[in-house]
Amino acid sequence: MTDSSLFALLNEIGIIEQLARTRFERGQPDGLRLPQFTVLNHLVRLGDGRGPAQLARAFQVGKPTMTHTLQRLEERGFIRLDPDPADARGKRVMLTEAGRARRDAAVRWINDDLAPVATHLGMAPAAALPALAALREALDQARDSATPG
Amino acid sequence: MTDSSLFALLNEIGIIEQLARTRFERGQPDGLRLPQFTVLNHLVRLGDGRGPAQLARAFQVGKPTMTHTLQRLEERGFIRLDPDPADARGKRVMLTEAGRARRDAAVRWINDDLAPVATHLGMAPAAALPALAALREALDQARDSATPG
DNA sequence: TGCCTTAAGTTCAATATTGAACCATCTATC
DNA sequence: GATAGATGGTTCAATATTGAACTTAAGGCA
Repeated sequence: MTDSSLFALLNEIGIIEQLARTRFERGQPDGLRLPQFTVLNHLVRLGDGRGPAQLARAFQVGKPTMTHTLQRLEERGFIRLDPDPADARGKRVMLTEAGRARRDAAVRWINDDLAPVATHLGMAPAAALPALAALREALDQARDSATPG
Repeated sequence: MTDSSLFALLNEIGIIEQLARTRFERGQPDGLRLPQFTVLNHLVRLGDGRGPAQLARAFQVGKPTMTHTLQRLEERGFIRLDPDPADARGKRVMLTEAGRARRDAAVRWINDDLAPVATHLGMAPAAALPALAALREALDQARDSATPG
């Protein structure tokens, strides 16, 4: 066996991610980057009030990277960083109205941009969604147990 | 409608890509990065002899980025950069035996590492593969036509 | 209380990626 | 042939990401 189908799948995923990322970033008029949008989207969908460290873990990203991304979002007025009343070390990432609006606009842009592709592909993406969700969950579970190189 | 299923799919893809990338890079004993592996894999699968600019286009990456990645691969002895006899400006990226061996080892590592996940998921990934290939192709076709922000 | 370990967040140095600018060479058209 | 425009590849400055180290504060336990 040369390639497992899982390897082939990850291959496709890597290419698609790269295509989608550059497409998204080139399309934003204000230079909103994909990590920034991803954080906004996360806050809208899962709620705000969590701290940077928790977000960093959720996105599998270093704490300094999250600090940086949050600074950019705060500069743009899309989030507030409130002190955590329960923990003097901690901060709470709060979505602002502008942040919610910017996220919604980005989602609209994505849907508009993808509309031709979506009609061309039909229901195939919806059919593939459960498999990918299962894969994502499995990889997420397996985070700690990696094969030694 | 808030999220199209295509948007949801890209969401999953982004998370999976991030998980798979860090998992791969943490697992390599010699610090081989994912872009370096991806280029090696490309050379094995599609053949060598192409130039850096062509590779940069294939990976949707800037020419300087490809120059950098190829420099790393050449330092490691995994590729050679020969002059293009047909074009004095050009170079030809040639895979070495060490490069092929390193790629094969990485593929083996991936398959080993993914084996538990693969058995857990069963045939679902294979079933999702055609849909992703179609999506990849559609995005690739649509590269030039982006929605204005 | 006092001490030790752990977690939150930032700073810092090193590396990666990008867009713009640049030189050398090829190609098309006159 | 000559010249204008396009292409291959690199250098450079700016920004992003990372791991290590550091500061501050919680939490556990004697």
